[in-house]
Amino acid sequence: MNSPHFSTKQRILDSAEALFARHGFAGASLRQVTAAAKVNLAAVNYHFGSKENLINEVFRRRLDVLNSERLQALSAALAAPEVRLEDVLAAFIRPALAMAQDEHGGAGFVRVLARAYAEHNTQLRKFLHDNYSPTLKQFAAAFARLLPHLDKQELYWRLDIVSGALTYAMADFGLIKRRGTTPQQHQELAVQHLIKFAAAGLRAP
Amino acid sequence: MNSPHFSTKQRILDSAEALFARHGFAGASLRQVTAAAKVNLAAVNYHFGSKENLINEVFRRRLDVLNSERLQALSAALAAPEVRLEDVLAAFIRPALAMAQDEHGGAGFVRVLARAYAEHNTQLRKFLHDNYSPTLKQFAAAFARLLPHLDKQELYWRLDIVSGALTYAMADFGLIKRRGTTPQQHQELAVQHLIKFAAAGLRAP
DNA sequence: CTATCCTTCAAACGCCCGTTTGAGCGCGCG
DNA sequence: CGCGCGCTCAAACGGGCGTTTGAAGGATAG
Repeated sequence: MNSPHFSTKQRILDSAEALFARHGFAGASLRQVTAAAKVNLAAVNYHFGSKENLINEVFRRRLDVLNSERLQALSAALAAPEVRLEDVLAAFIRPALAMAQDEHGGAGFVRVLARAYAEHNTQLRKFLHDNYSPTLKQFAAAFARLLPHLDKQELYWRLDIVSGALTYAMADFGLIKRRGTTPQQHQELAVQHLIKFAAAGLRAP
Repeated sequence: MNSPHFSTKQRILDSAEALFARHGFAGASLRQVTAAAKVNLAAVNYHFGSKENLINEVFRRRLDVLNSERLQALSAALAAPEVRLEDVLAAFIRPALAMAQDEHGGAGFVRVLARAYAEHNTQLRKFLHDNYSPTLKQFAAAFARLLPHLDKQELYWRLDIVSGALTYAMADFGLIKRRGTTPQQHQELAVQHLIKFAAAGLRAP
């Protein structure tokens, strides 16, 4: 990571993501970030203007990718001859967990995301809402068609629960010990268990 | 809150909990904490020794209460003539959500808890594990008896998912808009939806 | 009343923070 | 060629940080 042939901006973003994940936005200093990125301290303010702006860029870089991967997977699921609930759930869950396990810092980003939720930072929440809401709406519409027995309120409650379990799994908060499994195997197990559990929960009368 | 007839220690704990929730452990300074608590700056180091120790005490104060409430509710559920899955789930879920909505700062504590999870602070995670694990084991045993079709691995995966959804609900991360409902009504709805969803997910083949 | 102990206080300690500055560098365009 | 521009650099700025100090307060026990 941070090998010298990457640009200064990218090295800063990578280091910032990792250090924000480990120590929080306030806990990770620009001096730590620039030292890890092997760039000059002033480079942050030169390229990003401020620490606050750097934080926003750390988010933006990842969220665009996640949204497009999810929507692409959703399209594929909806294009199948028979639309299965499990496939729509997979379109929602798998890209998120894949990013969480991604070798290039994705794991760190997810913790940054969880941390952003934990802070009640209004501006950041609005940013996240603005970026997630359209995607969530498309999924909600697909789920609504597959689960006609649920009214809108009921559906949103259940999708909220699914999001919660997913977020928790992404951040690897869980207590499950992964003995003798690779991270990839662990991720695939998490995907399968989440889909099975969520499908049953969503189908409940 | 922080009315002058409470002790200095208690006022510091209350203010620290609220400010840690809002700004993080690193983001909330002892000067902010002591100003909010209307005590002298040096009182923190006098009563708690260090900021690190103050953080630990913020946790300890709440976790003991939560654990005992959960175990008491579990005992009651297991003492009933017919042990129902939904009742055991309620014993796990309701005390947690009740604390999250508790008027005296509990909401803040839950965000502190979520934040502690987001940080991969090894020492803090160990502390939380040591304090939660015995309770979780008792619940796992109860669930195992009610769900004989699940092997141990499968059960732990599913309880992990339930914990995730519950944590998310506790921190009020959700996107559900609470129009025209009191926090108490919202909490009761969350409890009911979580129980229904989790029961279906746990019973899935 | 005095002595003791617990608590509070203002002030100061050295340290690290985010940001700014202005000089220096090197590449590519006119 | 040489000039300009994008970028990097070391250094410094004021300010907030966690912690320590030693004196002052105030209740209680002898």
